[in-house]
Amino acid sequence: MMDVKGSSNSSSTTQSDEEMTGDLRRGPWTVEEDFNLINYIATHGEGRWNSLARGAGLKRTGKSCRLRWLNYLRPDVRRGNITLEEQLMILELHSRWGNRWSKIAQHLPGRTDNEIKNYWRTRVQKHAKQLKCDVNSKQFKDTMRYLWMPRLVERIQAAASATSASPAATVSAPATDHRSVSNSDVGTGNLVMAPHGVNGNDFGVSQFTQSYTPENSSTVASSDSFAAQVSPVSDLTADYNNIPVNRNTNPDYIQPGQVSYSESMISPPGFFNHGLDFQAMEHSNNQWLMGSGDTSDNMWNLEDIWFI
DNA sequence: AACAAGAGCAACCGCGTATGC
DNA sequence: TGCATACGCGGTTGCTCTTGT
Repeated sequence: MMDVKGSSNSSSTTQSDEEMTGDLRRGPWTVEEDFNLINYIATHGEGRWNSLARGAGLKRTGKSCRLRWLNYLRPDVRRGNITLEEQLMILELHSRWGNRWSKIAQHLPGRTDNEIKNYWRTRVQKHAKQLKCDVNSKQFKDTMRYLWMPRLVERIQAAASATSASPAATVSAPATDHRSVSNSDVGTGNLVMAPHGVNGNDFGVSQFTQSYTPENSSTVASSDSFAAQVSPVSDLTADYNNIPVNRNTNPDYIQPGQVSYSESMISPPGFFNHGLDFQAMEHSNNQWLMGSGDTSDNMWNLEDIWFI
């Protein structure tokens, strides 16, 4: 990258990628820059980022423009807190694919790989740190699988139950969240997340059924069961939202949220004797167990501790 | 009220891959 | 086929905001 800061020494990323000599801007984008980029893309479309940057009169690299557009300016980018459903999805998909952020992001409409990556690094890794174990360790993965994810499911279901009283209410959704609970599914045991329906970049309906067990989670060795659990997309709901249903034929494709979780989470025999450092959990100022102020992190209560 | 530490997030960097000539 | 260019991904950095002292 031939930017202000330094040179490009990448063999493949040659100077053409970055070589826009002169006074390239770096750092935070200004409102004016954003405006120019949005206007230019609205007129000319995306792609050819270097020429786009020049055409828009931006003193930025094409790379920078692309990143700004994809991560911030795109109209379908969702801002705000990661919802419970999204947390669950991230945990599940990460256990399946690891740090394949963009792949994970494909299943969280409106979320960017950068956002998911940041979420993982700040929230999930924080918990691992509090547990004094590596985020990639079996110990922590099991903790996620047997404690965190079921807890998320419980909370999602609780939210769904709460909304059954007022079906129009959203589920754990920030103000900008377009998700809503379909009336027809409330009270059926399924929590159905309606499509986001943003710019046609939609993934259809996602469902949380009440049949999750750690054993059929993708974190288990034969994790292909995860993909096999994908339920068909509801055309009815698609019609309801008047948006085309994504008919992705990619074998890796998973409808967002289509992970089945059980409300009856029973730990495998001896699991809790495998060295989970619950003392450390309690010791870390109860942040891990009791949450740290952020309700999205508040997974545990005293009953859980005693249960454990 | 002032300062320090930590958390969260936007942006940058380097590299691998895809595409076009 | 080889090279140049463009794109996209994952890792990292550094700025800003929040919280604690």
